[in-house]
Amino acid sequence: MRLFIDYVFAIATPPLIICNKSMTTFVQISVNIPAISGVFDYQLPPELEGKVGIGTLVTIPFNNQIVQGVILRFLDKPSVAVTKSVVDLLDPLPVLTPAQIALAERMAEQTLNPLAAMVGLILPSGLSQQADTEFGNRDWEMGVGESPIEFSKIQKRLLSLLQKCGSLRGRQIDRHFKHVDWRQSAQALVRRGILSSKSVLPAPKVRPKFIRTAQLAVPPDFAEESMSSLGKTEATQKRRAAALQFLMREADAIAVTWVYAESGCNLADLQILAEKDLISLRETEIWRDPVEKVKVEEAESDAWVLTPAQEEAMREVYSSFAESQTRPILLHGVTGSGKTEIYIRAAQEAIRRGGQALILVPEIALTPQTVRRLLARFPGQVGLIHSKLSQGERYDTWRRARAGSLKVVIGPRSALFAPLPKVSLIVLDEFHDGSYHQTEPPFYDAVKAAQIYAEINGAVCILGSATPPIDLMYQAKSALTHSRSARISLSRKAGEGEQAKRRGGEGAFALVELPERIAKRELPPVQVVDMRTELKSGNRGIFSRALKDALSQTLARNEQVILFLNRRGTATYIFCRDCGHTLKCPRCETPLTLHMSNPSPTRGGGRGGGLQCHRCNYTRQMPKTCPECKSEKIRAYGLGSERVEDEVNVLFPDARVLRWDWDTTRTKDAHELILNHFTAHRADVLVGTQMLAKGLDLPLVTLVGVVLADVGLNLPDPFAAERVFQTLTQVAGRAGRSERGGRVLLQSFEPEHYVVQHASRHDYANFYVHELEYRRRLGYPPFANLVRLEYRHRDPITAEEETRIMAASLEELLATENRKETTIIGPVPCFFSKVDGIYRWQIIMRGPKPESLLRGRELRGWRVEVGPISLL
DNA sequence: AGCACGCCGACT
DNA sequence: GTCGGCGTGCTC
Repeated sequence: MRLFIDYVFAIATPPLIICNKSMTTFVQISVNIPAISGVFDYQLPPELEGKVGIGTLVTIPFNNQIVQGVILRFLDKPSVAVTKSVVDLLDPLPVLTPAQIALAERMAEQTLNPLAAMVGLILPSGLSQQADTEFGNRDWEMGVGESPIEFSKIQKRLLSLLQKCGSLRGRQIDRHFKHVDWRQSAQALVRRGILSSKSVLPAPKVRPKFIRTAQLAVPPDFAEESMSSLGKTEATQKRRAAALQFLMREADAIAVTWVYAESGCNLADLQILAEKDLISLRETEIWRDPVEKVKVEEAESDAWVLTPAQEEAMREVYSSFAESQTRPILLHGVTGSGKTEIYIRAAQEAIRRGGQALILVPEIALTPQTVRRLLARFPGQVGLIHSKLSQGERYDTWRRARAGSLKVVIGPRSALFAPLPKVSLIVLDEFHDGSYHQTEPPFYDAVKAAQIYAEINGAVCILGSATPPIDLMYQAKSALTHSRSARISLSRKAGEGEQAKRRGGEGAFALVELPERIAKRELPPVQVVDMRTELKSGNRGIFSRALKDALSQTLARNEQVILFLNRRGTATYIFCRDCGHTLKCPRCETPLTLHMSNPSPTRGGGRGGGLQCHRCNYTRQMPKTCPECKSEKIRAYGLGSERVEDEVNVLFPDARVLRWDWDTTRTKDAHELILNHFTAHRADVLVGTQMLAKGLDLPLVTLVGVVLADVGLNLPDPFAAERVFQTLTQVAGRAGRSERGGRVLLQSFEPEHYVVQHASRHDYANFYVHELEYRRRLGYPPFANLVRLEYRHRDPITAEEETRIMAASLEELLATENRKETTIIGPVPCFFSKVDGIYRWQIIMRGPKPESLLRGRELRGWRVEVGPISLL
């Protein structure tokens, strides 16, 4: 019956056909629901005609809900016969620039993410809101217990929650139901008429901030005349006179809170004065500016003398500005070679040309010196973005960028999306850093995105690092060897050149080297300590005798020490304490990992001590003796920074030790606190992990000890060696940054390993050669491109099965398309195969263009990462 | 993401 | 014979 009525209704009211003779305007909209791929066409109601443009944020009906959307373009003709109408405008100004829309589109294409997800990345949080469902109790009379109908556990919890709190939005209920799928239970209750549900769209959380100001509105002598007749009682007269006198002394509009504080008056008094037209009260918009809180040091002189290498770099930068379409500049400069000065001068040039500069840094580098230097050189023109900003500060920084009142924006990878009207320069400092990759969906790489964005804007792009990623260096070097012919072909056959560029700019880099430190400072000498001989001579501690000696000498001289440990989660690997041999998979050269309980249900789990290859699923038992030297001292190894801290405390009870890692920096401002503490020399030893390797300038540090250089080297990941080399090189660069000089001790169980060897000589060039050869041999980037597909499921069998099905279907597709160059690696359990009770399986696709196989394919439930930086 | 439609197993 | 599981597909 119900169905029949609906049917009749549908017939009786046919869809409204919009006749187009009144020139209805149609727009293409990206719907602000991250999972939605594709775009949708709407019509513009007459009242919004002329008020909306490209990039404006609107509300639209979508299905049976109201959601946000961004207008991408105007259309002559919608792609569907029936269009719904835009509801409202949320911000009179565009929230996306045309360049940002182009960026979102190209990123969506490149990363295989939905366009809406990319737009969601660019929209400022706070302004961007997703639709939600609000649930309410329909039947207040009936208690949960006395209900005649059976309820499930979840439903009972849900009902009592709603009874207690009234109506709640889905997002709020989520907080009460951690890891519980309550939505289906709620839906069932809605169907039974027990709960009500309606779709709601929260209003933007952020608003411009206004403060009330007061200003004298008459000449001071006139105010003086009126002074006597301001109030009836003596007290009011006195307050109002004081307020007026204060305002007579101040020429500009003053925040009323100041007037209150100075005169003891209140808003009512000021309103009386305003009524008498003696003063004017106004609402003034203010910017919440995080930069105000940063203490800026004395501005350095612009007249720094550049080294010849820096001069050469600047010549490349200037000539890039002169060209209309430029190649990104790969700035390879050792630590302390003065890269920041290049960034600053490039930014000055960008500003001189009427544009703005985006300067991206790894998050951690936002605390100290680099930022202060930039703030000092561009006073009042810098916008700062970091994770500790309040939503209001973030929003205001975003709006100042949009208004063009900021010339330089500094921040982490997300700062790339600051809506600057004319981006002329994009700098990525330490661009090898992993923080430029977003490692959760939507996956994207800010290094890649920056290149695309620079191309869109015709901006100069500088990628700076002491340890550039192998694949980009390879592209830059091949561009160097082919640059002559490339330029000729570019000018002769512009069409083809353009196509080559579009494909991702292969080889299109300008390489600039800064091989020496400024001020003639040498890179610190690095001593490699063989920990195997330490063990043989009976030292089972974590510090070698050499490091202990160096520590006590340095502490005796009242200088500072950094102890670094590249500890990564479950960084266990199997190696022999006698010969240093590491157990590796016979099929793919990746190190084996110890698993107490094997997560794979198809393998014989249970008997503890199984070794597994996370690449090909090869398994074997833990051997009793070393296969290489038959020693019995073959062990799994793991070590944490807490141990290091304890050990220092035991050995040097008088030394003041600080630990800096993710555990000790949970709280707000912890980074800054610990750093300030250390730079003020209120601690002698700083023990820390990765973050020590990021661009810090600690002049009093004369000794850097790497407790175990091998950690992370033996992870089952083709990028492991590169990551360790980068980290070791960066850490070594922390020593000897002042006239006091410095030294580095590198403890290792594999001192002959090429990573340890090259890092100990600060030898990027030979590491590059070696690593490139390794990549060539095993077919990893830059000689192939990768896509990582991950499937997660609570049930281990489902996770495995789903992954097998996908792998099989991809194999089949490869066979039918006869793509012999592309291979599928897996399915295998991920390195972290079970996290939070969820099982993870993955497939790696490897080939010239593996992502093309997935384009347009339904990937529901899959986490797809194009160009992963780690296969763990 | 929601939500509807649609096709197979456990109940009145 | 129906209720309800969640697989598949659509939203301008």
